[in-house]
Order: sequence, then C-alpha cells, then structure tokens
Amino acid sequence: MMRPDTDPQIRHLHLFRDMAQANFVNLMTASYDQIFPPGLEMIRQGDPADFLHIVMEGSVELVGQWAGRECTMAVVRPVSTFILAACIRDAPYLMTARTLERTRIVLIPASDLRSMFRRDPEFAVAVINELAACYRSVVRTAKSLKLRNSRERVASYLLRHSIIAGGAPSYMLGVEKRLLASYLGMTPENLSRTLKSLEADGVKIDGARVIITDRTRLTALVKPDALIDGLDAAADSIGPGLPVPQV
Amino acid sequence: MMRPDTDPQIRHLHLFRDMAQANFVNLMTASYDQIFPPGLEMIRQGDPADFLHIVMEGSVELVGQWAGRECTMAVVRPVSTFILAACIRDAPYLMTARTLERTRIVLIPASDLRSMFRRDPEFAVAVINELAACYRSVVRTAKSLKLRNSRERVASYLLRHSIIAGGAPSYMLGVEKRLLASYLGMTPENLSRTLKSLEADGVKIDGARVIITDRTRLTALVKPDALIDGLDAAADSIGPGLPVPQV
DNA sequence: CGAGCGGTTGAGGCATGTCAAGAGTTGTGG
DNA sequence: CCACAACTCTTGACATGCCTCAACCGCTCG
Repeated sequence: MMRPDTDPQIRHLHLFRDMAQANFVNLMTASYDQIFPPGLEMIRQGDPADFLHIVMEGSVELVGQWAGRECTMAVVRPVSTFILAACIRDAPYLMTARTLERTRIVLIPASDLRSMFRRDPEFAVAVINELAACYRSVVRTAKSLKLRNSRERVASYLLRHSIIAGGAPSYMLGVEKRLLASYLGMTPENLSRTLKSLEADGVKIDGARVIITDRTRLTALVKPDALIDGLDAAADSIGPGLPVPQV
Repeated sequence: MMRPDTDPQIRHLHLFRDMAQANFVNLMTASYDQIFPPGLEMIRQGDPADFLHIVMEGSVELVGQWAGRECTMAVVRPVSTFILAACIRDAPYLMTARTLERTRIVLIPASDLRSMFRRDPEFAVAVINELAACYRSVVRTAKSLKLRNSRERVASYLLRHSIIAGGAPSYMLGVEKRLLASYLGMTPENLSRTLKSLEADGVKIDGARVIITDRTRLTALVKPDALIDGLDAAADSIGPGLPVPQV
C-alpha cells in the first residue's frame, strides 16, 4: 500500500517530525498511497473532509469556486500537506483540489488524525504550529489582495520567486501563465499586458523565463514587506519543507 | 489588576473552556487588565507578539498597512481574542490594532501561552480548533475578494448581517460606512453609490439602518454560499462566542 | 495535417478610484 | 449656549484600471 520510501519523507515534515514513532507508524499503516492522472478533480469543495492529503510527487491546484466562476488559491508541491484545517474541524473542504500533472498522494484518514493529536502532545504542538503558519500565510495573501493593485502583485511575485530561486538573475516560471493570472486575481490577458509593461521596471519575460534586468529598480517598485511577502518564513522559523501552499 | 467579573467571561471562551482550572488561574494571574481610550494604536504591525489580547469591552479594528495605504481586515468585539497565531509562532504581528472606542483588554503574556499548550493537552486541542477555525475564516475572506465584485460583496454583507440579526427585516450597521468600505475592499464613495443602487435589488439603507425590502430578490443576487459566507460557523461547530474576527 | 490550447495583442466597455464640493453631524472651546 | 472645526457621508465629473470580446500566432498532440 505504501511505498517503502514514502515514510521517511513524510516523517521529515514539521508536522510529523516530533511525534512518537509508534504513533507515526500507526498513522501510516492506516493511510493510502494513490496515484492520480493529470487534471483529475480529487476533492470537490463542499465535500466532507475525510482525508488529510500529502503530495509526494507531482502538483495539486487548490481552487475556489462560486457562481460558475473559479480562481486558483494555491498550488501544492512535494512534500507537503493540504486541507489540514478542514480535517481537524471535521468540516467541508473550502476548496476544490485538482491535479496539475500525474500526482502521487498519501491519504491519512481524518478521524485518525483527530484522535492522534489528543493522544500525542508533540503532534498537537506540531499541528498548532502548522495551522498558525498557514493562517498567517493566508492573512498575508488577503493583505496583498487589498493593499496592492494587480501590477504590484505581479511585480512582487516575480521578485519574490527570484529570491526563492537563490537570488538568481534568471529563473523559470513554475506554472502556466493563465494559472498564475488566476492566482494573482487577474485575467490572462491582463497579466500578459502587465508583464510586458514591467520591462520598463527591471524585469523581462521570455516565454516561461523570467530575467531580472534591474533588481534595484524592480525592488523599488515592489517595496517588499516581510509582513506581506513573508520571506520571514524563516523568521517564522519554518525551515525547508514549507508548510504553506505556494504557487 | 483583574476585575473580579473578568475571569468567568474568559473562561467561557472555547479557547479556555476545557483547560484545567489550575492552569487557567495560572494564566490569569500572569495577565494584565487595561483600558484604552478611543482611537489608540495598541499594536503596530511588525511589533513582536508579546501578548494575546482579549477584548472585554469596546471594539478593536485590525488594519493591514503597506506603502502608506491601509485597509481594515477585521473588527473584534467582546468577548474574543485576537492575534493568537503571532503569539504562538513568536512572530511579528501582521496587523495593526487600533481601538474604535473606549476598550478594555486583558493581556496574556505570549510566553505563558506557549508554555501552557505544552503542559495542558485540553488547551492544546482548543488552540488547534481555534486556529483551524480562524484559518478557514480567512480563506473564506480571500475567496470572497477574488470571486465576487464589490457590489456582490456589499450585498452579501448586508444579507449575512440580517441573518445574524435573527433574520430581522431591519437592523443597524455596527460600524461606520467608511470602515465598512475599507473592510469590503472599496472606497467610501463607491460604497455609497453601491448602496443606493442596491435599492433596486431588495435592500434599502437609511443612515445606519438597513432595511430588507425584498429578501428573495436580495438572496438571488447574493447567491449565499456556506463555503464563503460561513454561516456554517455552526457547521464548524462554533457556538456563540465566535472565535472569528468579524466586522 | 488539423484541432485544441496557451499566449498575445487590440478595441471597446464597464467597474472602480480620484478629485472636488457641499450637506449633515459631532465634538470642542470660547 | 453658540460658533467653529473636523469629520462622515453623499453626489457629480472625470480618469483609469481591469475585464470582455475577438482575432491571431505558435505549439502540442492526436
């Protein structure tokens, strides 16, 4: 059911790092290991939260839907979990989850999860820290949506990912532009125009390649803020294996 | 330091309801009870999170700031807590807190809080539930911002608060319109115009009074959705004394 | 090859913000 | 108690940001 190499990768997540070994094994033996084809809707928003999902390979898009419209809220990459809060509250999923490519997922029954953090204090503390970090991350997103216009959001996205890529002057976009547009709360057409206009502000786009041509100028435009752009994921003492869904 | 009637009100919060009495007393004796005048900035975003705040009387506005702009993220009313996540992660506050009126606040040292959920398993579970609920609440807010236009946000706000007011056909706005505009992500001028235009859709505004003139029509416009409007605060098994900052 | 899809570009329209002015209200000090 | 200042709210005129629709290009994949 579970691949032999699956356990250690999950065990290294902050969420499971500190719990008792017996309890971890307990959770894992109750879990399922599944592979989904690209473009499959694994979760529909509103469904009861039966399983905590862990992305092992591939990537998953989380989308919000309403009145026939939809928008990308996050993209989850290996190795990390998603929809923890719904599992904990035994409440309906707030977002639909859809694979972007062939994706391997480990599913932990929500009921096991809920009983576990009552039995294992170390696990409870880990859940607290994970939820607090996710909460703060979404607050940052909301601030970005309300305080910045679309051009500023695009610019800050490009600069932030350049930093994530190690400060490299050039890197590749990890998602399609239409998905990025939805994530940033704009239309693909508008993103396309905005990207072109940003050439005057120190960043050039060539296909999926992003080239920072004038970092100083771009930084001046973006006005990066740790309380929005959250490169204090480190300041939040979150190491690699970030708990926070990003795109 | 603490008023004699303060303890029981705090004790009734979901967050503190289930913990051991000795531990609760422990937290309370380490706390401060303070009164702030109207319009005072109690917390500036970016400050280190030293205290969990509990609003006992009055009301507090949480605002996000960036590049000289600011917007209202929430209004906290008695009796409820705010900035729990920052305290838990020992990280900077993401929002500025400012009193809207004369306000009484109980402050619990964040360090006591962090040591407490390691000692008291019931408290740890309560923190988990509180954080998960807050997290889901902000996700709903983000969905609303990205999926609805400003007119739809105004209409849904008016309808939701009518329901909160017990389904009454008429109720009073609890905040100034300029604050409401900021909370909904629009300008005061635009809110004013939108409110007037909504008279054609079943809701009339007279000063601070909201009058639902055609609930069916308004509901049809709003298309209420439990996964955004979160009247499943009940479905989230959150009773009265909601943990979630609202306006 | 041709269909489908992502991306780009242009034209036009609607939504929303900005600026300005005035009415009404509240709070304050003389 | 009144006069004034400060503030909210509203309304109008105008500018602009963003979306919609449509066309076209280039790529991928049956």
